[in-house]
Amino acid sequence: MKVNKTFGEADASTEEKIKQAARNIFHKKGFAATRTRDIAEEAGLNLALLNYYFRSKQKLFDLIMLETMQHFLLSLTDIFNAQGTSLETKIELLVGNYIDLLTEEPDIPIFILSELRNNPQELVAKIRIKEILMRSYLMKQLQEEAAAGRIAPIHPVQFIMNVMGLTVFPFIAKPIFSNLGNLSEADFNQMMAQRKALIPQWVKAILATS
Amino acid sequence: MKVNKTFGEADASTEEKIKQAARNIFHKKGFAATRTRDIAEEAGLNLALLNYYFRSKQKLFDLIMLETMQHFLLSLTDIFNAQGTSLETKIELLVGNYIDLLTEEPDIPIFILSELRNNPQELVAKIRIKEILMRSYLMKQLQEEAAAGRIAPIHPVQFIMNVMGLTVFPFIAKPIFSNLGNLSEADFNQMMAQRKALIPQWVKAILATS
DNA sequence: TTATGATTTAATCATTTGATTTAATCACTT
DNA sequence: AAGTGATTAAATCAAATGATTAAATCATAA
Repeated sequence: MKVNKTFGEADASTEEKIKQAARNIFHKKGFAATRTRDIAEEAGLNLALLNYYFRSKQKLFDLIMLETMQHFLLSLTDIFNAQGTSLETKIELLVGNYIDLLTEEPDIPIFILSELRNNPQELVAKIRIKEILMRSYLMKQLQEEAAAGRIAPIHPVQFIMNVMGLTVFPFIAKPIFSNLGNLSEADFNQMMAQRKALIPQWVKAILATS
Repeated sequence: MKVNKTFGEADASTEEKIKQAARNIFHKKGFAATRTRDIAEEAGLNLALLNYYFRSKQKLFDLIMLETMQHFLLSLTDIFNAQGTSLETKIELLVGNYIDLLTEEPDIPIFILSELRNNPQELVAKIRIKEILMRSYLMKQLQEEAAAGRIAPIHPVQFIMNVMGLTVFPFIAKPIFSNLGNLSEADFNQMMAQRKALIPQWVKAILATS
């Protein structure tokens, strides 16, 4: 009944196998549509063991959700607060990083955002996204560039909406766009790769708008 | 056992009450997380009656989903195919219409897109979105403007990704952005109202990118 | 080998939930 | 008032599903 795993000794991979399976299925189908039996099967092990390790579906889900959100925000933190890079460079890094990440794991955004509607405030608050983003060095740069007249003044939230919308939305609506353009998986990914160069130019053009 | 409703006579509003309740809850929680008992309660009537009218949860859901997608695409069709309006005007109308619609019903995009991952192809094909969008007059205008050198050439799908991303994504990630900017419901809506004017300018700037 | 913890197997519970049934009741028309 | 269809109430089914249990088996270290 005790869950004292002996890390590094007997088996650290069972817990990890469960988590990977849970991540896969939760990401694809969401909490409500996921059955613990499916997770156990995907992990290639027993349903009893899953509950032995994680107590309940909800606890396992909470863990996966937290890790996923942190994973998704990790790249942000460093880029946003780098002091040696220009605004332009930050945008390039940001877009490039996210498109790389989402090409690998395209289900993350829709997973996070669709689960978010259940407990909107709680989860958003937990990851302290406001502190990370709004007080970042990038926000300061945005103000400075506007004050210096090098870009048009823009509300920080409007700016983030634009960058994230241009970058993330294609992955969220991937089945629609794939159908629209008769795109294979490879076609879609190639188009996203092109956006890595295009979006920074577009954002630059947006920021130049008088 | 027969479902012969006498439209316009006895009561056409019961079926409609069920559909409205179903729409509300399905939109908010998705198929898997919605219980038919909740729909019945929200509609203020009996669970038995719900099944009497719509046979099953799945059939009711399919109906709501179809109507929702049509509702969401309805505005598109006319705007995209108008022959008397410029590309610029079409973008203004498109963005304005969608922001108005989504301000009223902000749950629609995440609802459609999160359910879409279950049967991606089937549903997308059913609404014939490819025909509506890709063969529209707007697409033709996009080509012509590019050929005439008045805008930079752009892949039609990239263009739609941009317009939709800028317009729809803020509603999908509404809880995050609201938290980011300490936005009340009214604040958020006001910011979206501002985007009605801003996005067309931004898209114009994007299309001017060399 | 033996002891110990990890894992499996199989059975079982309890609850939820979609769906159905039957009899009663209501609203409205004739 | 009688009749008709719509609606309710309450009970119930059956299946799915999260969770637990107990005994057997496996793997590994001492």
